Amino acid sequence: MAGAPYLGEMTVTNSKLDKAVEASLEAAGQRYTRARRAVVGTLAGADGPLSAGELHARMSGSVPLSSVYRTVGVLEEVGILVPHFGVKGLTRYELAEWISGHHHHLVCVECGNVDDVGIPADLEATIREVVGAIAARASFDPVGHVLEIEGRCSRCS
Amino acid sequence: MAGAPYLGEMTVTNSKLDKAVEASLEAAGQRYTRARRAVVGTLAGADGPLSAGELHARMSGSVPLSSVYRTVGVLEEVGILVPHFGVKGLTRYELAEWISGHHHHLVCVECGNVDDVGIPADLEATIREVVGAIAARASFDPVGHVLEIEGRCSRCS
DNA sequence: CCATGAATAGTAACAGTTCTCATTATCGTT
DNA sequence: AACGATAATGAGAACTGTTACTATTCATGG
Repeated sequence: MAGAPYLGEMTVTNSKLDKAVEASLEAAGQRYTRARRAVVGTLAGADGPLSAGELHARMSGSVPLSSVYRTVGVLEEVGILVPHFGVKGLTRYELAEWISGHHHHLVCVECGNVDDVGIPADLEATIREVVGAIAARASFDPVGHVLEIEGRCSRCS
Repeated sequence: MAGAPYLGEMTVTNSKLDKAVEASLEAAGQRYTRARRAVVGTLAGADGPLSAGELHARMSGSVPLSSVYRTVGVLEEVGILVPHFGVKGLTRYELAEWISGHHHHLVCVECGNVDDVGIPADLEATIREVVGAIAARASFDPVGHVLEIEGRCSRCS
């Protein structure tokens, strides 16, 4: 779980990840199969969102591409994965925040890579306040927020 | 310009929009043609980012789809448009912030619509502080930020 | 008004994603 | 443990948003 650094707010530990996922799938009448375990495990070991193609590659082709697509689809429906739409129409997935912990993204404008970053509770509280204030003005009922920081990563600057 | 409500920070007024765009194109040795005027005008009148297909439709097919793609491409290169990557691999474009003013997005999780929202300077300053603090911890050199508020819009709640 | 080069329109090619369906694996029952 | 019912998989075809190509049209400078 390289997910979010700086956190004490990790919601589900790695050893319990399987249990949590299995429970979610079971609640939806779905099975926790080999392909699904592989996808979840790969995402748990990643340090940012991955696309279907990237997942396929990281699993060295052990799960066919079409199955990866189907798998991320059901995992998303069940609430285990969350899609993240990136450059050039690439859809990347990552573990939902109730599993991986709430975090934000550092998007490198040079190399396009996306890294997760967890932030301290006080900064997070500030963001939540701002989001609430904005939403209230727009008669918008907020359920979440995404903060992406664009810039140059340490490798590119 | 339905772009960003609540702002006093509008950078370029509607009447001067053409001048600004023309100058940018000229500086890059590009012409401000009919198709390009149509795309800029349509985006200026929109209340959120539009995809190539949506632009094509809003201009009632007066500009062929392939031309829309080419046009948004050059307008992006010249710095007039900014891409916004959304659901299902759709790339939507909107006027760059130096033209439309800095703003954020209200993303409706029900209908998928994206609306622009401008925010007061004090809230914006708060966000910038938070972004700076996060980036500093991650040795990341920030050049911008995107805050998306997810929730239910007034029509869907 | 003509010549030169840019911009366009239409079509073909592409890549990521979704769909289809025959095959295989899984679970509950006997 | 074997069976039957049902879900999940694998391989490829099909679909959709996007890009590339090329002949034609348009705009600008001489």
